[in-house]
Amino acid sequence: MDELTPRQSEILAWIRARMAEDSLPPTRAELMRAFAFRSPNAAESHLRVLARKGHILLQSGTARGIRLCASEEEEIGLPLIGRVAAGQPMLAEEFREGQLPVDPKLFSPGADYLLRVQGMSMRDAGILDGDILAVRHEASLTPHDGQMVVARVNGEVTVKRWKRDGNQVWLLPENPDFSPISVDLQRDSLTIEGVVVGLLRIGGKL
Amino acid sequence: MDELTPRQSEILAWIRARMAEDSLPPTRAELMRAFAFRSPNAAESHLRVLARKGHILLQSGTARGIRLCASEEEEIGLPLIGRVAAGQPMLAEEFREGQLPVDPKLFSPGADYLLRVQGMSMRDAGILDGDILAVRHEASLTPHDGQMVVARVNGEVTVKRWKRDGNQVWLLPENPDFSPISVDLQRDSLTIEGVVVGLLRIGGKL
DNA sequence: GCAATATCTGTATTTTTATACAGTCTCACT
DNA sequence: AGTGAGACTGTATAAAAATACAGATATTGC
Repeated sequence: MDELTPRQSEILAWIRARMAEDSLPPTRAELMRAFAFRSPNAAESHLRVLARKGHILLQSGTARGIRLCASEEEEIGLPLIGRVAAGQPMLAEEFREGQLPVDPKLFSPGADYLLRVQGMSMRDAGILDGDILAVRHEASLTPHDGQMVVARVNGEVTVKRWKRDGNQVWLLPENPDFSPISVDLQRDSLTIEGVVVGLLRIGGKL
Repeated sequence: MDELTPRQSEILAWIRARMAEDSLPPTRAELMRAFAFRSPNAAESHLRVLARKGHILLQSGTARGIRLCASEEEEIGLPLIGRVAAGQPMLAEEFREGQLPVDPKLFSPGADYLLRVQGMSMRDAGILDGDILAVRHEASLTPHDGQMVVARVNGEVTVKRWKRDGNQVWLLPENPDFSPISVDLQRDSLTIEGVVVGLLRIGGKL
């Protein structure tokens, strides 16, 4: 599975989209029209490269004989992240508890990963120990006040409600037994690992 | 969507199987080979009939331009049931809020439908107003004590924790502001509409 | 009995598609 | 400076596929 050039990725992405949309692989001519090539051979050679690099399979001599390779079709659902060690990146392979067949689009802005909740600090928001949160990771966005976030303070990952006041950020629990975490953006390191967009509870204590 | 003859069903079934297997609709010639027709026109006319009867759609002038009609493609996910009127059957069309793309097997014994929660009677079990429950409907099974059930008492649908003692059944809320419901199996009508196997919270108050 | 429909055979004829061959131009290596 | 890959243009052509036309039987419902 070799690396693709940007152009090749673009073309592969379009083929995927097309196939998802109307469940019929494109012809060379259709690819040509989509990318405004003036020659069907432009499409042909791109397909050849994608096939050589192992991203698609071409059935020779059959109309629309393009199929995505197995490894391209799979990876359905979202990764479920368990206990994350302090300072380690969130999506590192070793924290992955598994992969759940959940449609990312089920959660309205779209979810990027699932996170297993530890502890009862958000109990009064209806989030219990062992629950699974759907999290949207958006590098750019700053959370709004009142939004529930997955934050990392000095290496430690925590789920709390966000409240900001200048350089002062409060990470608020929803359980009177826990105390708010005060973060000074100038003193402490704070990373937003995502915004909570959904909750899932399966098995266990229902 | 007219009725099909046995032969037509056979052919439609084969087309479905083919498409599921290698995600590429068949050509007339392939159909011909599969059924040992000696003329491509046998395939052509069958396709015409299937199209006329509304089971497939033929895109004219395109190779392999066969697609299954929407209703032929599967009903993926589970139905989401909203406010159920007293005495009416649970899965009646008019209470359906929609269909969510949720894998029934995500919830371990398998879910049959989704139910929108109304009210806060199960708040302390982490189930809030507006949450969606995944419910397993098992006609035969009697719930175990402590299991969370969707029950119908004298026509009214409610979600509570189950506790039985002979002919006396208690439907227990998980919120001190609510009172347990006492059901006498000899006096009252009680139907189990299912056992809660999962919880989903999307959008709204997170 | 007769028309309509279902299920085919047999033969053609276009269209679509796949795909070969011959180039051009750019850019990254070495 | 030369080589090779990437990204195409332009032109052909053979194979694959759709589809029209002209029948042949058999069954079924009036």
